[in-house]
Amino acid sequence: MGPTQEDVAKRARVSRALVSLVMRDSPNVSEQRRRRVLRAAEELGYRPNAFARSLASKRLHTIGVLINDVTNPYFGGVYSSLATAAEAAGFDLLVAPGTRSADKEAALVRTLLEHRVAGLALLSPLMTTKELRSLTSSWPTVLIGRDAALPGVDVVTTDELQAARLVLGHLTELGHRHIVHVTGGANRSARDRASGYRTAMRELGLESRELPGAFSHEAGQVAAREILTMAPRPTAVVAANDLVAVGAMGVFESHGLRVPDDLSVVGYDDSQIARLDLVQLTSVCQGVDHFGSAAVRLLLRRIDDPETSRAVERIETTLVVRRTTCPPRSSSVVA
Amino acid sequence: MGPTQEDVAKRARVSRALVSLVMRDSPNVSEQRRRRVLRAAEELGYRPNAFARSLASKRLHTIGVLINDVTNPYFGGVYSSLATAAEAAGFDLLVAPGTRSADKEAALVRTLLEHRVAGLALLSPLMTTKELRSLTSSWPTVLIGRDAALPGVDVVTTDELQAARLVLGHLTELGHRHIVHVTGGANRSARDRASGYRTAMRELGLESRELPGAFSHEAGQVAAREILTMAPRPTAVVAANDLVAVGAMGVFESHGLRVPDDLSVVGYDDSQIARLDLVQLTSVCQGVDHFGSAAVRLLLRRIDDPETSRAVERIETTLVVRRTTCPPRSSSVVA
DNA sequence: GCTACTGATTAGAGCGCGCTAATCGGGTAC
DNA sequence: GTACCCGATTAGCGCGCTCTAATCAGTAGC
Repeated sequence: MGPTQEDVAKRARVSRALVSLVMRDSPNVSEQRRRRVLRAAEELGYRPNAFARSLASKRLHTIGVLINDVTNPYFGGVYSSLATAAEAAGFDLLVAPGTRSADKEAALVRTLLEHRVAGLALLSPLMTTKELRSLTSSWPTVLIGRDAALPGVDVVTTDELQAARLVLGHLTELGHRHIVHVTGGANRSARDRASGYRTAMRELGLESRELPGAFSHEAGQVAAREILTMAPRPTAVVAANDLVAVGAMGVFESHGLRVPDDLSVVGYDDSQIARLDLVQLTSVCQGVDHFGSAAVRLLLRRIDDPETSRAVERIETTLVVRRTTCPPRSSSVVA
Repeated sequence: MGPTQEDVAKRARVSRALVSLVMRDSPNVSEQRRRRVLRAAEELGYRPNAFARSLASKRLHTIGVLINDVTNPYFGGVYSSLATAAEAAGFDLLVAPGTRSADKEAALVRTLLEHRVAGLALLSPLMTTKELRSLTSSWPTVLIGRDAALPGVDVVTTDELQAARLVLGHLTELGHRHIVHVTGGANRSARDRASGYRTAMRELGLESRELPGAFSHEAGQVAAREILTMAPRPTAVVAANDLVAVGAMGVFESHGLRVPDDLSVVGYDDSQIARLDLVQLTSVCQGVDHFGSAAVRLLLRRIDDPETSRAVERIETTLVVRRTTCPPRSSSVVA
């Protein structure tokens, strides 16, 4: 099983306790001893045992992360920023790979808890708020990409209303009035996004119209066919994410409609797909890079003081305008 | 820190040892006691402490996974299959988030080893073979998506030669003769892919031609511009992956060339992007689903017997023909 | 000389659990 | 009743480490 502090101590002819002090970078160790210990450790190829360490210290250096769907690059981005922030704070990450099924999530979180993670970061969990409450009631938890009114659970999420204002501001400025939203489904994140759309439309004095969907390419296709039957046809589509947007665009084009000339399309995520030369989708950039640092900050705060009041951090978005939006065809811009 | 077996034992009025037996599903526990213990555990909300458990048992249930680039959905797919297989075998995964930089990788692997993982699964590591050797020399390790001739290190990878034969077989059958390859760069995986292309071309009696690239959209664009200057212009392009393919396609189209009519394009990964309605890229599907089970199988074998001889498992690929390949324009199919 | 004090080192008690070996209790055989 | 056995239960050590408290050496002060 590899050498232990005991072995290192023996080789360096010092006590085991001293080895422990050196490993923990204690200041009160003479330079002479420190060097002797480090050399012995080096020679033996000693590696600290993270288990024994956390067992003894009870101060864990691991944050448990639940990812709802690993194959979704959006989560990859969030995770990546989380990893950077966690590393900077001296934490490891233990990841539970989600499978897009709500019931498995509970088991995954349980596994994380068995590893006595210092805190939980849950990326867009699908489980119900009730389950969430029972699982996280006694652990520092931060929700990412999903809101939930749970006491003691911090939240980092996109500012959906601000995002919607950004999108609709852009579209109305171009002259659009008839703008539909293809939703991401019945889950909480999707509902928040739809709600942002609805509010922003109302603020603009426009009538909102939603088509139920999902965060998938297929959902975009289905919704697009629906849109084609609408009369009068909307002049702009706000899709729940890029995948949906691109799915819809495919259908539009195969029906002889040109994007953006006949129909403007906006997505969310500013994903790789949106950036493709072939696509150049106007998309909402959710500032995913800020998610990680915000989440880690909130988590550390709560680990430090579990009783601190609930914080909700809404990350501002930006709109990346590309080539799928332009003024509507037969309509001049109305001031 | 939550209740321990001690607490459960006290509540159930039995010994701590019995609680331990119940938790490990020992057969020699009376049904009566078992129920009493389980009920007490339930009431207290007891969760086993994974650290203490592995400290005591020395049999770890965790596999360490190094992912080279989390934001790449290809790795998401591999990871996902790995997760499924690991779970089926009763293992947890501890993930180290790669950052596409070779020197950080070593530190990440070290972290994994500190967690005394039972084995390592490295997804397309970028580090040199030398580093790889020194890090993995004494731990069960499986390399995924990259080959390396290291004793005691198993490998699961795409069968690049078979894949190249598949692609080139398809293209030559359509009538193509002048087929170039945009590589993924100087890393090992890319070189293996290029090597497969070269060999398969030679087998077909064709002259190979490679353009240096990277696994990115931009690299595809750069290569495409290069291709446009070639005379005679190739009739087909085999890109290192889908991203490269799509990058190239964008440039082709913006130069008035139509895919596939003027130029056939094939990618690798059969990614979400390839499947988009707007893209419909013919692509090599690398059977990523099989990676995980193969890797876990090899790893368990080696954990069981570290001295077992090195195994290299090459996963067969399939070609998903979509709409970016067709017979070359001004050339009839030659028998 | 003795005490007081400072900084370096060590002894030793756990952390929560697994596991071996010892013990217990209640049949069965005679 | 005694001897024996076998399944059920428990005592207690050790995993590799952290951390408090104790010890040790060395210096200063008087």
